[in-house]
Amino acid sequence: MEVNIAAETFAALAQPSRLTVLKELVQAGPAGLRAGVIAERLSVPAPTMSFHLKELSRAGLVQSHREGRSVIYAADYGGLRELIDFLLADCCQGDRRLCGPYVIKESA
Amino acid sequence: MEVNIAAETFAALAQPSRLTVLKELVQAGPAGLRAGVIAERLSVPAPTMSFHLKELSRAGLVQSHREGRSVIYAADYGGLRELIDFLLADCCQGDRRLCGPYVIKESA
DNA sequence: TCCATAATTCCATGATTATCAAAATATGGA
DNA sequence: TCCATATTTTGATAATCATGGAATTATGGA
Repeated sequence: MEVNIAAETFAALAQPSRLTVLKELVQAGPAGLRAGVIAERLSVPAPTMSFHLKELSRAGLVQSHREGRSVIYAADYGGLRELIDFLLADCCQGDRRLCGPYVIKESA
Repeated sequence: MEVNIAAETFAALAQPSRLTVLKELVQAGPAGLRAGVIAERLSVPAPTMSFHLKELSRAGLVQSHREGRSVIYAADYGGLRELIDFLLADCCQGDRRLCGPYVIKESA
């Protein structure tokens, strides 16, 4: 992952509401959550939450699709994986102090 | 790691120069690099780099100490580890799609 | 003490981000 | 078509962040 892209992705996580949303969406699993439910859960006005969801979407951390009158948001596991890979591979270049407890399995 | 703290830490990584510095410091290892060398390597004016190094320091991602006329910056492996732990543990709640290839070893 | 080097702080400027009311858009039913 | 619901876009405002020249602080040597 290129540095500028990684920085943009980190920017998407640099806001408490967005970080909380991502956590909830990972917990919710592939079924995701409706936009309205997300805004209500975090007690954030709909337009504000819409702005944050758009940011997460731009960063490739969540995906969305319409279902009737609702829009369903779900975590984008691929995007999350790429970011974790960046931190582990690019930032921790085999240094045991940093990577020690983690092992990358041969076969995913 | 609490969400607000995590968001602040991600904010420190949400800037290309800072992300690049962190990479170089991890590569440089515990010996670290002099502030002047860092600024020169990235072709960034000293005051600007000083600002970025302060941000990384506030976030607990780098440490510094004076050595004669120079100030040496080095990666803070503990801070980096905490952030990776947050992503793996807090965000990936045992979901195999996300955590599959990574294993947390019993004994660190 | 005086000077050169190394780094930071100060400060002004421009750019980006976060917030949310009001308006607009999209969908499904009556 | 008309209405209610669900969400997004618009637009204005305030707050935060990034940049770098000039001034300041810290250190070591002459």
